[in-house]
Amino acid sequence: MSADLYQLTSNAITAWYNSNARDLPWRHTTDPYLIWVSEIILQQTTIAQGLDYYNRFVEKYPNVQKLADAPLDDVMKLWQGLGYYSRARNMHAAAQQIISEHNGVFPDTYNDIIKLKGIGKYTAAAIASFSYNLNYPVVDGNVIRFLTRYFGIRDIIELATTQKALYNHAQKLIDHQTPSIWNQAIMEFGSQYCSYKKPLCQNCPINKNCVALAQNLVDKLPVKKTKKKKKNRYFFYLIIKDNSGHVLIDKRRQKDIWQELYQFPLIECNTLEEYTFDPERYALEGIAYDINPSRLYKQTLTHQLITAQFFVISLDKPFPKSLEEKYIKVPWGAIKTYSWPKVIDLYFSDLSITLF
DNA sequence: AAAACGGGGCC
DNA sequence: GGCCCAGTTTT
Repeated sequence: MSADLYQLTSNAITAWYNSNARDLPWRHTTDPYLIWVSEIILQQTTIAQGLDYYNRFVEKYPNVQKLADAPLDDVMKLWQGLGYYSRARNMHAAAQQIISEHNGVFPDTYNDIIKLKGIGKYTAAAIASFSYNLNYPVVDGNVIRFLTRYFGIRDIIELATTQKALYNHAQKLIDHQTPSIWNQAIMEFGSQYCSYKKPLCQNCPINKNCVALAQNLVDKLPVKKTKKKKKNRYFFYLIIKDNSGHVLIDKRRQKDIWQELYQFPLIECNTLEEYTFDPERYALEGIAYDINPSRLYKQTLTHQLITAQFFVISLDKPFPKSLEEKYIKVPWGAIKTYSWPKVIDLYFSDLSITLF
């Protein structure tokens, strides 16, 4: 591949971008904080899904200091429903890192930026280029799709050697352009033109140099390694209510899905049939209560298939002391202020339909 | 190098 | 039901 072709290619994409870029809020700023927020939210997330979250986030936390000062619970609540919750935890930690290690000023070099929690190679390059016009190529899903097709790369993209080749191409392309513009242009082009489904090859401004198009490989690239099977998990939630409108909740702290989100006292089983309610375990032996089970709820995660069921257990007296010590006692009316996994929030939606 | 980590949208 | 999406961290 000649240097001329890299230049020709990048010129064509930049020209296309200049008249076809979508108007997105984070394209109106070079504030590294705002760029950072948008990049984290958009990791593994479509713009359609992330846009409202971005607007709410920067409204509530307009700068590093505000985010660093916020209780983590509040940040998690704002993130509720978006998924990959480590992003929120890491952002909160990184904000405090910026306060303590950089006097509250967002770092302005790639090597300092990439040291922040939750920022890897892609996001560091994005912030460094968008905010400071530094010459670091972004290589995200869009760019990988374009590069593998355009240059006809058939190797499995996760391999280190393939990654190196992709970065080499990306670097040669960015070298001919303004990094802050180019990095957005190449991603936008990959997303709008060289899309996963139904790419617009016929109208593509650089289709005569595309290896995949010439060799009829467009729908075969990029090549990814095969994925693992989903694991089944069965969650049985106990919604234990006392005689004064309180309920017991719990925070997920273990290394598992939904860390830092709330839940009800949980019994996890390996099968649906395995579940039994043991009153002794909850010190409810000899206490009057009734149990009201919900329907089954299902939620699909990338590597897991969750089946959940809720049991409302109404007591005719206060909670036993041992339960109050083990869990968090909150008024039922306050549950919406906590952050919940999707499947529990869905259950709340059904309750509202039933009750109101 | 592989596995884990969410949720929504598309076909 | 499988794959994708402005990836990073942990194992």
